[in-house]
Order: sequence, then C-alpha cells, then structure tokens
Amino acid sequence: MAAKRKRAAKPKRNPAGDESTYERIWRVAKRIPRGHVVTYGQLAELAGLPRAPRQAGYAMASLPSGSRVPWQRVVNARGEISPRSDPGGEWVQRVLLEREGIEFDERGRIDLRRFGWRPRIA
DNA sequence: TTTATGGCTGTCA
DNA sequence: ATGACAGCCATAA
Repeated sequence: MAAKRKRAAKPKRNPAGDESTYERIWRVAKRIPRGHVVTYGQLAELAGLPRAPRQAGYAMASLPSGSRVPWQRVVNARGEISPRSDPGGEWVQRVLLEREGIEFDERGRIDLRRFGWRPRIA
C-alpha cells in the first residue's frame, strides 16, 4: 500500500495546461461582478486556500500585464485598498472602483456591507 | 533542498 | 477607535 502521507501530496500540476494555485485564484477573481469587491481572505477561501489570504494578494501582485482579472475589486478585510509595492497603484485602483460605482468614505474605505460580493459558497 | 519574502488577517494592549 | 505582533502559505531564489 502506498505509504501514508500526513498531508495530501502536492498536486504537482503540470507546467502547461494544469492550473496553478495562482491561476485558480485568478479564476475566482474573474467571477467578481462589476461594482462589487471581495477581501483577500474571501478570495483565498473561494480559491481553496482558506488560510492563505496573503497568497491571494501575491497572486494579484503576480498578475501578468494584460490579464483581464479585475484585481481592482480585491481589497483588504477593512474594506480598504491595501498599500502595495507599486507606488500610485492604489490611486489607480481607487479610480477604477469609483468608475464602477463603488463609493469610498472620507477615510478611503468601502462599505463591504453594500459593495461586498457575497457568492454562494461553492 | 532550505531561506526569505510578501497588495493579509485576527488577536491583544 | 488605532497600533503592534504573531501566524499562515505559496512562490521565487
């Protein structure tokens, strides 16, 4: 019998064709409807990484240029735009969101109760 | 292989 | 309410 493995062995996805963790996150992100936002933790959870909200963030940071993933619709748990490596990027994100009809309060925060995307738990 | 990093989060003072 | 700390996990060196 196969040796018992404490944790499931890594999926060992194939180089091309199979989807990596990031791709899976991106796929979920693409489902975010316009005019709504999700938190990194939520995104990670939907992607199957309930304890890896950071990975969701890095997946966004790792997005290839030209991708149609609405990274702009991903914000932190506070409903705020997280500071990232790219200077000025948060401003861009905010503009994109406002362009979708999302409103920010004076503190630069989004009301997740109104704009938060609440997908059915798959 | 190990080590370091990083668009986070939840808890505690 | 804000500020600081530790935990978590995949990716890149």
